[in-house]
Amino acid sequence: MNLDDINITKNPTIIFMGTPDFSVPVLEGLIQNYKIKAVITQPDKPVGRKGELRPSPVKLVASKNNILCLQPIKIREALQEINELEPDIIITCAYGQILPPELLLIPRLGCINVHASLLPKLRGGAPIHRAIMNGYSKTGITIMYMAEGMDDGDIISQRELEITDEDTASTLHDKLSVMGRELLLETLPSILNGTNSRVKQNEEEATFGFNIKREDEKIDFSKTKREIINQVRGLNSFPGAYCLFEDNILKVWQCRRGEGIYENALIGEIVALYNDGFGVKVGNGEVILTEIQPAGKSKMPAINFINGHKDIVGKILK
RNA sequence: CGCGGGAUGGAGCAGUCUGGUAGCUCGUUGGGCUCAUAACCCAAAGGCCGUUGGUUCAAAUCCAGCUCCCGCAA
Repeated sequence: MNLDDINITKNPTIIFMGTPDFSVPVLEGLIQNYKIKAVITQPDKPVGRKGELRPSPVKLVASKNNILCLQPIKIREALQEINELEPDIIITCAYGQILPPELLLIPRLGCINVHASLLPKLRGGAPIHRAIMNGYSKTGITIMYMAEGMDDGDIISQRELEITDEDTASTLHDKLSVMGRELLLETLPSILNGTNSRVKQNEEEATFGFNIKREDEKIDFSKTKREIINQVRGLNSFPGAYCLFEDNILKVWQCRRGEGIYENALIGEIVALYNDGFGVKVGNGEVILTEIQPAGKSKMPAINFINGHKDIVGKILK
């Protein structure tokens, strides 16, 4: 793709909607190749213990590039303003609000979305985390038209990405974010000149990857090694999986499979020490926790925790 | 003023209630043992106990203020 091709399709009026870090590479890719009329992102929100207002990552990029930035609390409040901008196309990527039907009708070329899964798999707000937590061996990026339902619009293009055993939600996030940018930039010209493909989703194959809830972060040690390991890496580096150690939260950031059986041990019992962590009895054997974080403390290698806590063998994690 | 935990050699912790020699498990350095080692043995270095002030003959420890880190909640 080069600049000549882009000019052939005129200079479209583009509005970008997105919020978190995932959206940033996509937006930056667009900025480098197109003129962005406006950016819409979620309002600044209080963050952390001090409740300081913090702008979204997308807003920071918009500011840096002197692009008009709207932050309606409810997207409906901005409908008229969006209409007056007369967008040819609206491109969304992890915006964080459902778009009302009226908005979908505004742009001449429609609203398209960059979604971090191979739709119709993993519709919803946490497709990256869920892909790993569900134990998938691959996921990907889908460029699609937005419809009224949750991520159920027609598919324009897709690209697969293999999930390795070393991947965490964090590494997968970064890979998919870049892939989203690439696939969008490759697909966009065909959308702008009307030559793109458009395939309906197979509803029967649809699955969902809903936002992570607190209960999704709690480790159930009666599950299998693989399930627990997938949960831990699927929630790393945010928000993290946790369990309870002596009634206090103990976050588990990294773990690996153990070979022990420990038939007589209780579920969640700390059964052994290793030179990189400690083994915990789980449903079908042993998982070795290697990086943890006690409540009130920073992340630490499990071996450090062991140094300061003698006699943990035999204690129960819940 | 949302709730709570924490700050002690490089790391993780104990000691604080009941003021009075700075301790544990590691790591580091040197030496030993060993075919060898992440194992074992011996030895050493390394701390004004977050900061400021107060009480006291004496403060890591009691009192007050401040700074920073973190878990939860939003």
